[in-house]
Amino acid sequence: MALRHAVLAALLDGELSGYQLAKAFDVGVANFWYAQPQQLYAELNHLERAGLVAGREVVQEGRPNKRLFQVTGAGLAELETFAGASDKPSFIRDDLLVKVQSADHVDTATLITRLQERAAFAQAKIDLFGKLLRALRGDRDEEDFLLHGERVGPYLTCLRGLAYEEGNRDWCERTVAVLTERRRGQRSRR
Amino acid sequence: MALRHAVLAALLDGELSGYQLAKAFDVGVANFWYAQPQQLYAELNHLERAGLVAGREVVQEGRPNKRLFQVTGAGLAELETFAGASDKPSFIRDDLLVKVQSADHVDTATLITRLQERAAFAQAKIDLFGKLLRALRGDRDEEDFLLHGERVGPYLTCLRGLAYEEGNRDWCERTVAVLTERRRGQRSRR
DNA sequence: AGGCCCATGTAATCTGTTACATGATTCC
DNA sequence: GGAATCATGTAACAGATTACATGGGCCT
Repeated sequence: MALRHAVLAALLDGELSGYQLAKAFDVGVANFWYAQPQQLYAELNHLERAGLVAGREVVQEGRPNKRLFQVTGAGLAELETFAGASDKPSFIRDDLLVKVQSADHVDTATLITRLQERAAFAQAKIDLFGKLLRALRGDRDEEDFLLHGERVGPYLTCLRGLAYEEGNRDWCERTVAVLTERRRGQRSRR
Repeated sequence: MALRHAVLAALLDGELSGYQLAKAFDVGVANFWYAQPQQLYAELNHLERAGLVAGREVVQEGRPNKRLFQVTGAGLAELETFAGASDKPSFIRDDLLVKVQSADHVDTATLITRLQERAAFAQAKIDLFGKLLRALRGDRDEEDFLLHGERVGPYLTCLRGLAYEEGNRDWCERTVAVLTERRRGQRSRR
């Protein structure tokens, strides 16, 4: 039931349409939650019926009309309650780690390819998050922004996303190095 | 459909019962996947029917009988195929990050409590993973074990789990420091 | 006496994914 | 002419969580 709260948290920065939310969940917001457009459209209608967000139709020319949503007072109260509840620990569920777990029983050449793909993906996100952080803090430096900026929530979650992807990249590179070295060892021993 | 592969990967280290698997998925294995006992019992039966694992009943005295499962040749082949497929990127879905995202609209005192709880949880896992890694590598040092040990898959995934929890702990502590400092600033300005 | 460990499941429900559907506008 | 963007959904299916069920042994 945390998707509803993720949507509310994402709408704190201003009105968004379902479409815009979906875009946000693909970049910045993906730091703390991930969801597909279909889920978001459904959840927005759900939240509206529950009175936690309010939608208003915006008529557009030359493109489809859209509905912009903002968090209501009840929505804010709901977030407050949510923040008070103890949270379930977040667990890793990652295809790539399953593959590395079986590294000793599976062809390592293909594994190395997967790891390099993931490292490249992680690096792309690192670059993106770096840009996002710079945009959020403007011309201040990080320390100053964290202590005196008005909206630090998104900055703090983006920092976690950045560290997470740096961890991914470093681990992938280390693992590639280990598996490559082991292959060399095996070849020379034959 | 990756739970099946996670179970296969977990069984590579030897025969396990559903109950033992569930324990493993709560500690070490939780580095690469997480699942509840109910899911595991169901998946084991499923895998057995598909011929990817073979179970044998072990009669016990003084406690219920159990069924031990091991990976079959077909199971190994399935893992090999899985390793070859490209994997979907793993996304973060974390209650705590949702809460921090709304930090500017929510009571930060309770948030700080949540962050401290999470930091303590992360530290406990760090300690556990440290022990696990030492047990896996025996009296060798890490570099030596990674290059010449026989089974490095579990070691490598445990390293990722360790780094992940260190990242959690460090970020939680940093975030607590920032939020605490901001509260001090707000008080003195009133 | 109460609670935890071993050991395995079923059933109902909730969440999330995949496939399908529509249709105008803008960019290459 | 074809692809991408804007904009919103429905329907079917797969995966995960929660609640419930059973029962002996061991520890305090």
